[in-house]
Amino acid sequence: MLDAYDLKILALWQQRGDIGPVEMGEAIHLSASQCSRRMAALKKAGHVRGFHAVLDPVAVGVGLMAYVLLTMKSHSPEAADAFRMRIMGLDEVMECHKLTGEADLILKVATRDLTSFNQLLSHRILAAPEVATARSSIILDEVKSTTALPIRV
Amino acid sequence: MLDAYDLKILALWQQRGDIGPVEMGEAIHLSASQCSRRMAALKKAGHVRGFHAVLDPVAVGVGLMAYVLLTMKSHSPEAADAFRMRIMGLDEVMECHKLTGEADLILKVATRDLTSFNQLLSHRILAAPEVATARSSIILDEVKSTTALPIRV
DNA sequence: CGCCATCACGCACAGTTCGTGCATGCTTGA
DNA sequence: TCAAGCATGCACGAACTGTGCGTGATGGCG
Repeated sequence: MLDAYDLKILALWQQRGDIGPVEMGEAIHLSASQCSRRMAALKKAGHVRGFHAVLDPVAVGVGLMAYVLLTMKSHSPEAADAFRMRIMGLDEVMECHKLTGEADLILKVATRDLTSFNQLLSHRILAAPEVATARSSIILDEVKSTTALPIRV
Repeated sequence: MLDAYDLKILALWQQRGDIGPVEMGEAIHLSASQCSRRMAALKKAGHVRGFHAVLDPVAVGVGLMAYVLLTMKSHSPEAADAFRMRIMGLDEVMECHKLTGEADLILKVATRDLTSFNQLLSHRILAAPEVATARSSIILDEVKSTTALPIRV
């Protein structure tokens, strides 16, 4: 069971994934050695999936991001697995979630430009035998973007 | 201009935001001191927006995530700014993007359960004077989820 | 009520990492 | 051909990290 210190560590780690036990200790008023133990335990318990650098898209040549809503031809587990494998092999697809409602899946994709977005959509996504329809929306502006889950501490 | 070493660092940092110069040097075949310099330079240049721990939602009491598509009553900059401020103050809203197409905005939200999702939707989002309509889809399954942008190295 | 066991804590310390000064080699331009 | 600039690795000092150990608090049991 996570106590108040654990939640504080996790909350701060979501914002600052790069701090170590010394700085964490200063922030939550615990010694560095105790923070080191708790941080290791939280990792070991699987409460942290991973630590990631979040980049400026422009820096790595990403000029367009979009959402793509898909409906699928079949809802069989085999078709789902086949599509999942396909998606896992496409670096341009950052996220893929199965949804309730009209669309079956929602993808979040990142490409260099409209040309490569069109190529991804036409030759990889719509070309997949599992896909019935695709409806895409280009991201015009990022109002908010965080990986931080709400934590009550 | 980013060279091959820089791109390798960024690519690995997206996967492993927690490694230091020693480990990075082993991975990309450069000395730890040179990696330290390059990593610091990449941060200073703003190519890295931040480092974040990505948590297991269950660990912090998040049991439901959903997308919410919004249409807005007005498209004035004032209304946009007002809504942006509102969204910034809601920890449950992880992402908010302005889109082309039928919907004006797409939100990605995280809540404890359906009850608190309903409360967020009814009392915070739909209650905002800027919002015309909202259409939500619960996430049933996460097929893929990464913050890593595609990088050609 | 007292005792014992367990757990969380901070201190001390050894090992490792990190960041920087310096020397060297390579490349480019004049 | 020479000089300047840049990238590199080595050496080293400072800081960090992780672990052993002792201590105190808490809870349960007799």
